Amino acid sequence: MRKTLADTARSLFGWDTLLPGQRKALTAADDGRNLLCVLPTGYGKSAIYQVTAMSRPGVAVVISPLISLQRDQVEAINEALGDTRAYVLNSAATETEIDEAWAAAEDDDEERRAKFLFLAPEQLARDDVAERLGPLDISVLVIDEAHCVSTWGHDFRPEYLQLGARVLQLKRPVIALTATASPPVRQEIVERLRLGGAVVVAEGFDRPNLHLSVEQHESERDKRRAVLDQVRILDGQGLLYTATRKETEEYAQELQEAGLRADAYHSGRKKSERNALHEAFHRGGLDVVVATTAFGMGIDKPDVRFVVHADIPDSLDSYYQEIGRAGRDGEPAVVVLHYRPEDLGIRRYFAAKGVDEEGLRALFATLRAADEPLDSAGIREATGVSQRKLSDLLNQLLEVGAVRERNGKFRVASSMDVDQVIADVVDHRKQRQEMDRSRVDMARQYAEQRGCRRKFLLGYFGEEREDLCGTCDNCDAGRSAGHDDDAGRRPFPLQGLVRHPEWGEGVVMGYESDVVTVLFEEHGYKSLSLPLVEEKKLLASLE
DNA sequence: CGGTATTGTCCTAAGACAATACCGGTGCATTAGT
Repeated sequence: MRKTLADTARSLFGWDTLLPGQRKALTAADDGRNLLCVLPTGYGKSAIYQVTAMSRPGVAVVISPLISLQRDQVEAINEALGDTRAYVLNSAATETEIDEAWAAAEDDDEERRAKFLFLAPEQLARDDVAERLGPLDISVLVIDEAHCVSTWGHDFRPEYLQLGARVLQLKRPVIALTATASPPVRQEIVERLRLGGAVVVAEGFDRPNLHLSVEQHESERDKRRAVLDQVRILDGQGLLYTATRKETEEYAQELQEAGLRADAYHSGRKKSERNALHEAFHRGGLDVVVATTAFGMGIDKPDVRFVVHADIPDSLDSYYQEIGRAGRDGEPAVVVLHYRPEDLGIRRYFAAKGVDEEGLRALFATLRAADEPLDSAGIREATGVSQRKLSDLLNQLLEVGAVRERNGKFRVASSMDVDQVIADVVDHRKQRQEMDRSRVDMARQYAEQRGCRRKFLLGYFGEEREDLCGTCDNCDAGRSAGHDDDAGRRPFPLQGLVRHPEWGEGVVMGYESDVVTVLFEEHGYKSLSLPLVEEKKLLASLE
C-alpha cells in the first residue's frame, strides 16, 4: 500500500489496518483504474472514494441518487475535514449555494478548491453542467449506489443510463460503489457505465447473524394476522416492508392499536413527515417502520433487530438489500418473509412497461430531419418534450442502435427504417420484461426453497458455499441436509458458459436438487430439470 | 396479476353472489400559483 493512501486513511478515518477489500480497492483506484466495489454497508465504502479523492489534487465529482443523501454526506465530509470543501449541485440548493459550489470547484487555489462536488445523474445529464465540468481538474468520478444504473435506468430515472456517455466524455477514472449487485448486475454496471478494464471488488455477502425464514400462507387474512402477531412479539426495533402504500398505512395503524410505536413510510408522505420518521427511528423513538421500497438508502442504524416482509420483493437483489439493513452491529437479527404465491402478481405487473410508439416516431423523425447531430437542448427545442421523457426515448433508440451519441450529440444511424426501429424497441422491451419476470421467479424460488436458504441466496450472488448455514428455518427443521444430498451431480461448472437451442447462451448460476438454474443473456433466469437436460441434451458446455 | 370496491342480478323481497372497474413503487427537476 502506498504511503500517502495509508496515511490519508489513518488521519481521515482512523484506519490503522485495512480490510483486504479496502486495500485492493484503494490500490486499484490509486493506479487510476476503473473500479466497481460491491461491499456491504459498514465496510467503509465511502471511505474508499474519500481517501482516493483526498490523496490527489482536483475535485471528486460524486453522483448520488438522493438529494437528502447528498446533503448528509457533504455535512459529514465538511465536519471531518473541519473545513468547507464539499458542495452540492441540485434543485434543492439555492442559487447562491450553486454559485458558491461552482466558484469553489473552479478556484485556482488548490488549498481552497472544492474537493467534492455532489450531484444527481439528472444534473450530469444536463449539457450546461457537463460543459462546465469539462475543463475542471477532476480527480475521480464517483458513482454511489451504482446498482441504480440497472434498477432505475431503464425506466424510472433514465438519466442513469446516460452516465456512461459522460464517463467517456470526462475521461476520468471511475469508482462505482454499491452494497448489492448479483453477477449479472455487476456486469451491467460495468457495461453501461463504460468502465473499461474495471477492477471488481466484491466481498462479504454472507451475514451470518441474520436468521432467515419464510412463512407461507393460504389467504390474505391469515397472512395479515401472522405478520401482525409476529411484529408484535419481536424484540427491538425493526422494519416491516409491504408492496403498496396503502398496506403500510393499514399495518401501521393496526400495530399502533396493538400498542406499538409504529409509523408508515412511503413516498406519498410529506418530506417533513419522512424526515421526522427517519429521525425518530434513528434515535430509537419507533418500534417499527412499515414501509414500501422508499425506505432504505442511507439508513445505517446498526441495531435493527428484525426485517419482516409482508409481501415478496421483485427480486433477490431487492430482498438482499432490504434484509441487509438488519443486524449491522453483528448481533443476531430476525429476517422473515411472509409469502403467498398471489403476491407475485403485483411484482409481475410492475415489471411490465409499455412503449411510447408515437414519441419514438416523433423523436426519430426529428433526428433524421436534422442537418447535423443535435444535443438534447436542441432536440427539446424541436420536439417540445421534457428532459425526462427525452432521456427515456433516447435510451430506447440508443439501445437498439437506431441513434448514435457522440460528445452529447445525437444522430440517426444510417439507413434505419422507422417501423423496423419500433419493432426492435418493442422487442427489446419484451426481453427486458422477460428478464425482470425471471428475477421475480428467482425470488419465488427462494420463498419455495426447501434446502438451505442462505446457500441459495449466496449462490444467487455468485458465492458458492458447501456447508449448510444452520441459521435458517430449513436448517432448523433438518430439511436442508436431505434436500441438498444429491447436490453432487453438476455436469456444468458454476459460472460456466452454456448454450441452449432456444434461449441461446447463458451462465450456470446454481444447482439445487436436480434442477440447474441458468441465466440467459436475453431471456433471464431459467430453471431446468437436470434429467431432462441430460436426456434431451438441452445444454452444451461452451467452456 | 390479483385484491378490493362498486355495480348488477336474481325477482316476492332482501341479501347473497357474480360480474366489472380500478388500482398498484422507487425521485429527480420544474412550474404554476399562493
